[in-house]
Amino acid sequence: MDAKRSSVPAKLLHWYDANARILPWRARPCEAADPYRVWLSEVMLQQTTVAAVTPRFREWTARWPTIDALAAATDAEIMAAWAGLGYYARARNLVKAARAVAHDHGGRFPATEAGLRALPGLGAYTAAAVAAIAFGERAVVVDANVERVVARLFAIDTPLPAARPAIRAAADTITPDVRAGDFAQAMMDLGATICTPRRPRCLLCPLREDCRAFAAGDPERLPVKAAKKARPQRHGTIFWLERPVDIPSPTSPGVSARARQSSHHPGLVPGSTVPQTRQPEPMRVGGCRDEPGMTALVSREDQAREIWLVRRPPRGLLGGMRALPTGPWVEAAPALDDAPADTEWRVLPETVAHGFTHFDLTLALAVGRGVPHGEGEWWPLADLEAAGLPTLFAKAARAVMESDR
DNA sequence: AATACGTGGAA
DNA sequence: TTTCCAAGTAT
Repeated sequence: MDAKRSSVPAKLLHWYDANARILPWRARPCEAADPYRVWLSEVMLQQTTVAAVTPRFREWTARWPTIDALAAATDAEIMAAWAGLGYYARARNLVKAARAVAHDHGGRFPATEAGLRALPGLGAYTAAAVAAIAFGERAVVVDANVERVVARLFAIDTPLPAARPAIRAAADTITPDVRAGDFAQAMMDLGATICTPRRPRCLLCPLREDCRAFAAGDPERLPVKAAKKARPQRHGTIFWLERPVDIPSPTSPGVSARARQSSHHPGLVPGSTVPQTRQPEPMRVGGCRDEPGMTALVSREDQAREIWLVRRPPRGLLGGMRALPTGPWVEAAPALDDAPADTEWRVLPETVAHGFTHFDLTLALAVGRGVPHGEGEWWPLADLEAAGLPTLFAKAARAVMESDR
């Protein structure tokens, strides 16, 4: 190891001492880190930006300040509190890990990388990060920031993900025995603020002289990534089922499509393939119009309204989350398959588009009143915010309420 | 090894 | 508008 390279951690830690970001989950200098907060922040930050996590972390720790408090919460509370953050397996694993720590480890997190790695939701990165940041263990912490910094520093131009072993080995060579947590966070701060994916600020970089990609003149080229696949388009139907209570209802008859399970319909593209009567006049209700938020769309007349919510299956897409009922999400045009009630469905002219990681979804909105079959719960429309719907369904709810006025 | 798994902000 | 990407994990 030449002298230049061995000085990388010292230079980086020196830079970090002057430039560390102030973040709510970070301990102050010379203050012990709280493993619960470190773990929670690391899980929230998986594939999620600091900007998105910051307010959610504050709310979460105000509500559940300790691992024991979190372990005592119900699944429904925790899943709802995670709503909007995405990658809901994180919340499902969070519950399991919290209860494992509370019940099997006496309320203390395992203090080693290997012990942490055994908890649900802690993979190679998170276990190393918590071990280093919360417990000071020397661990090789490699996230996307570190991958980028190291790929540039060592000019590793093998495409990801094949480059991972080489990157990890290189990261190992610069990881110090002391201040392991600071070093990990310094690498991530450097990646987030200086060694950025595009237009890296090399002139501000404390490692500029050590960086082979900078020397070669094109740091932005690294790391090389494999090409991405196109995302297929899928279609589906969201069912907005209201309880048949005594409130003024639209007089128009709506679309005479009767839903049956496993039946086949020609498709529901509004205004085209479904035999429709004239588009029904939207029901008009009061309420202020200057606020786009969901709550503002709920008028006094809406106070009595309730909609039917279900819970998604415990695994898979949006697994375990409260949701609006939907039919299957398929390549074909939407239909009324799997409707939650046998009633007349009025298909709105609006659709909801939503992009997932691996496919794009366009959803038709079917509105009806009736008696549901299957599991679910009636939820007061005025309190829909508290249901903790994933963004897709929050969008759909907003679209229905805006269409209805 | 490759794929499933969310979302919102920046360029 | 579209594309890229963010403190990844599980299978």
